[in-house]
Amino acid sequence: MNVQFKKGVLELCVLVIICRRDFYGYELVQTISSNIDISEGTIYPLLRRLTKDGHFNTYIRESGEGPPRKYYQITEKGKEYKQALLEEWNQFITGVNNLIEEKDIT
Amino acid sequence: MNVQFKKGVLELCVLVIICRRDFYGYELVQTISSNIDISEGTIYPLLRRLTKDGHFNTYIRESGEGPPRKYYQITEKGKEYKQALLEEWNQFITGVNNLIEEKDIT
DNA sequence: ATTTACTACTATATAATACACTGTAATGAA
DNA sequence: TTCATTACAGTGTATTATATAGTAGTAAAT
Repeated sequence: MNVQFKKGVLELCVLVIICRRDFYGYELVQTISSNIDISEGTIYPLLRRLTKDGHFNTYIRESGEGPPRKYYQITEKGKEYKQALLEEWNQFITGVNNLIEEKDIT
Repeated sequence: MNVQFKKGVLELCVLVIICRRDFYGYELVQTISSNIDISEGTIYPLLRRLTKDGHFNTYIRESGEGPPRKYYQITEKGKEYKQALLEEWNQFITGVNNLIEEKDIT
C-alpha cells in the first residue's frame, strides 16, 4: 500500500475510534490493521504524541492474559480536535473526488 | 488544511488530470488549487519527479501572453501507474471509511 | 523449561509537501 | 520609456508522519 496515503489520516482514525470507547494500544493496532496496513511501531508513537498534546488520558488495567494494558481515553480537547480533523478530511476528500472523478474518458 | 492529508494523493491527482489532456505547469496549479490548497512550489517538483521517472513527456509551446509554456503529456507507463495508484487509493479510502463511519454515537 | 501470544515502547531512515525564494516574458499604465 | 503586474518555470531547506526493525516484559500452554 502506498505509504504516503496514510499521512495524517491515521491520526484521524485513532481519534475517531477512541472517541467511541476506551482502547488499549495493542487492541487499537488490531482494529486498525484489519482495515489498513499498519504496524505497531506506527501507532504507539502516535498515541504517545496525542497523549502528550492532551488529546488522551491514560490508565492501566490488569488483563489476566498478558501484561497489564494501557488504556487511552479521549479528552474534551481530543473530541474537539477529532471533530475539526474530521471536517477537514471530508472537505479534502470532496476536493480530491472533484479532481479525480470528472469524467475520465480514458 | 492539514498538510499531511495531501501526501501521495497529489501525485494521483496530477496523473489523473494530465491523463485527460496535456497541461502546462501553471495551468495545472490553477486547476488543482481550485479544489485543494496547494502552491506552485509543491507541484513543480512533483512534475519534475514524475517526468524523470518516465511518467510524462514534455514539450514547449509559445503562449502569446507570457513566457513559453511547458506542457506535460502522460506516457503509457504513466497511464499504468495512474491506474494502479487509483485502485490503491480507492481501497485505502474504503478502509478508512470502514473505520471512521461505524456508527459514531458521539 | 520453553515456546507462543500478548502488550508496550523506541531510534533511525525515508520521503512528500510547505515555504520562501529566483528569474524570465509580455502587457498595460504612468 | 519606465515601472508594476501577471503569467510562467524552477529550486533549496525545513518539517513531519510513517516504516523498519528492533527491545523488553508477562502469562499461559506444551
